[in-house]
Amino acid sequence: MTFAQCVGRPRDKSRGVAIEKAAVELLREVGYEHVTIEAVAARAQVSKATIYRRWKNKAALVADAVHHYAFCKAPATDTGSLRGDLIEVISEKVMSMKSADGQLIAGLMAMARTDGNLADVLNQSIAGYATAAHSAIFDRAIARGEISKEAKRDLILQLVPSVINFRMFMSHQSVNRKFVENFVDDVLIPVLQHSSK
Amino acid sequence: MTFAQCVGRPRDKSRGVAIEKAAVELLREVGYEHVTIEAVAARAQVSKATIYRRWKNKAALVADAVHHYAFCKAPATDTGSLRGDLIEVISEKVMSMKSADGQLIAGLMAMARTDGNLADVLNQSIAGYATAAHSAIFDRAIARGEISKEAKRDLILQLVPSVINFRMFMSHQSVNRKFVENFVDDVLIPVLQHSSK
Amino acid sequence: MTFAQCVGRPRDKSRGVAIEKAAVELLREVGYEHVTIEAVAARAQVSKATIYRRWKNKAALVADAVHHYAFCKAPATDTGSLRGDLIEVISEKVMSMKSADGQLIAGLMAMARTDGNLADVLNQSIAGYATAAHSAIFDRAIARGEISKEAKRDLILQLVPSVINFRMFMSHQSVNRKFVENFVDDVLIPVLQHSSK
Amino acid sequence: MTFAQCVGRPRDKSRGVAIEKAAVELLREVGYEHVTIEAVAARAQVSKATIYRRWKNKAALVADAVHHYAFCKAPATDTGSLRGDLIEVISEKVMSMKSADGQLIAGLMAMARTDGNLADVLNQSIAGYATAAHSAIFDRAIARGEISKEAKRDLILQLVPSVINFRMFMSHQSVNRKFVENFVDDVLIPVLQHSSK
DNA sequence: TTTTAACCGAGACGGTACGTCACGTCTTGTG
DNA sequence: CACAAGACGTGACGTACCGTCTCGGTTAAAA
Repeated sequence: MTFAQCVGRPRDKSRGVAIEKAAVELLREVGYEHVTIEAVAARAQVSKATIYRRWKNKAALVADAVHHYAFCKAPATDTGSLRGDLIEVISEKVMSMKSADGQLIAGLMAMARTDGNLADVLNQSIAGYATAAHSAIFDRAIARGEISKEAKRDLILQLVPSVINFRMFMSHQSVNRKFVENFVDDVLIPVLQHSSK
Repeated sequence: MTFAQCVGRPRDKSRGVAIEKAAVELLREVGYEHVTIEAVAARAQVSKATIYRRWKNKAALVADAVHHYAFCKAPATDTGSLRGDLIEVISEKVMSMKSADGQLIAGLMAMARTDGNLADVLNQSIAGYATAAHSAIFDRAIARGEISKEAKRDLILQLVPSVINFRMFMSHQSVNRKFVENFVDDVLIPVLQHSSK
Repeated sequence: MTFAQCVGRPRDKSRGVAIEKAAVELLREVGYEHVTIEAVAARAQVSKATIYRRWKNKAALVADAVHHYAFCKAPATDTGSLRGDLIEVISEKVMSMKSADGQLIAGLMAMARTDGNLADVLNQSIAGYATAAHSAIFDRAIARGEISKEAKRDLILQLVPSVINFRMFMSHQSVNRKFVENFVDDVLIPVLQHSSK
Repeated sequence: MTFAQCVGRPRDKSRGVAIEKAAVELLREVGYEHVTIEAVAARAQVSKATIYRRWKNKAALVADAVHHYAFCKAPATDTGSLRGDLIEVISEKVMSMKSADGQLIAGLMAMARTDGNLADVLNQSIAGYATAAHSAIFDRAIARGEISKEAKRDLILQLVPSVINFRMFMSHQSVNRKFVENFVDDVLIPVLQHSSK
């Protein structure tokens, strides 16, 4: 990631921030493939040398930039049932991926395959978000007696992004309300109930 | 895909084959991003013009090249149980993805995000393979009475590549025997049984 | 110099000419050190790649450009005496070096030290010019009986540029009419007469 | 040359020496064009700022560095004749220029064209050396009666470096014993004798 | 048999972006 | 203040591919 540095003039923190900001903006606007170091430099009002002094190449820059880009979302509201809550939170996530950030996210996904670092960063980010978003849902479901404490929550945290991601970016099939409902009814609920026994 | 052509000297079929062969080889060796048309031309002993006469760009070429690259595998042998068969067929697939073709596949995955055409081709290829590979397994399971005819087979055909793909290429977590067994026990079997009622 | 080329699309001669023309113009305007390949490309309306396809680097380009840049000057008029003719032709040359081309020539001189190729080219150019310019003068001097046929002409052809060059560009002493006259009287004439015996 | 400085901590003299030493070494090793301030700083174990505090730029530094680099050579031994002495002293000079210092000297020559200051320094240095080297020779020649007191010594002091320099660095012709002998016989001796009358 | 239109190789061409280098200036902390 | 270290904006470098465009020569179907 960012290179080491000990003595001498310290790096201007603001440059790094400006660079990453510019990188994320461009990522959103034109997609990873069309992000240019020169464009990043121009937008951040920074010289190319300053970028290359800190990052080995474009991939490394974007990886870091994304790391500081938070995928924060508010947790879903209570719909009264596990089924409803799951449908709600998944639909919401799908919506956000279809939104303006779609291009950004698709670009990052593409990159993640090549760049292990970015993949890790991205994964942690996604996992963190998912855990937070689903945590309250499962707690409520346990309180309601829909599932037991033994239910394998983390299994769901893996299934959801896997399927959404594959369907959206790989098989390019539509991810509509109907699909989400079927996915919850036919996969998530059975899996949770099975591990609740 | 390949462009039209009317009168005059017909195209030399062998060129197209050589080009696609070279493209696939390079894809395997250096990954999609580092495949260059110039390298393909050089390896196929063909001029760049000949390539551009047939394909619009790199993506189109690779998409076609991959189309002719078969992901054929022999169906799994009978282990005596649905669980065993599933574990067997999934493990086998994981193995092949970890092998020399891993780089190739990763490249294609990356590409699929950008190139809708390739995504379709790839998806059909995967789906076709999966259907063929799992078909016999499900038939045997029904014969044994492990699942009913109503069991949602296609659900499994979506879950398997989704999870394998995400875990291998996105979250970069290991996909070992233990994981496959848990996946079958905690997800696939429950889903199949749930839809068998 | 220019690289070889056999089959394939032939190089567009006009490009080479335009490039060399632009190079010489810039050489004149800003001096060798400030000539930029990018500027040459822009002025010649040519891509950088086209320049680098033909020349290894800036030095090689300028060397060639200069080669095709003729230092042609009309021979001096007859003043009636060897002394007068020599003073005339040398003064004229000095004038031209002090003129707008001074920057160009100084730049080339500087370059010649580093670039053997350019030095040769430059030297031939200078020698050729000098030979042509002095030839008629010596013939007339022989006709007048001022020197014999045995007089070592080529000695003079070496002395003149050596001294002019050194004085102008190395010791930065003024090269005025008085100096030229003294040089002719105290060096050139004695040398010619000595070898005329 | 070196910038002014009034109050505060006095400059560390040793730095300046180390810098000039490093500059001269590099000049010798890689030639003027490839000397970089950064390399000088590194070799002198000094920061770039320290160099720029003392010199305006590379040219100024090298000019100063060279100033402190003495071109001292012992005067030639007595061969018994003006001709022999001249050949001897010129040959010796040529030898030294062909030696390891050739690169250094060529670099300086190149620089002199651009940098008037250096040219002056260099010229004085050369002139001083030449005067010293030739002084004894002329005195002996006068004592022998080969030339008169009126002989224009300074003319020779100009001719020698002019011709040597031009031939070595401009026309890249060999400067061997034969050439030196011819130069002395056909130019220097005639010029001296002519002015001795 | 002769056209004739497209094929084919080689590679030039105008571009765009790359990652590197050195410049000369500026900004730290330490003595 | 001097000094070492090194970040910074600038600007040119030479390289790599892109996708397009000539060339000269070939090849098979249509005239």
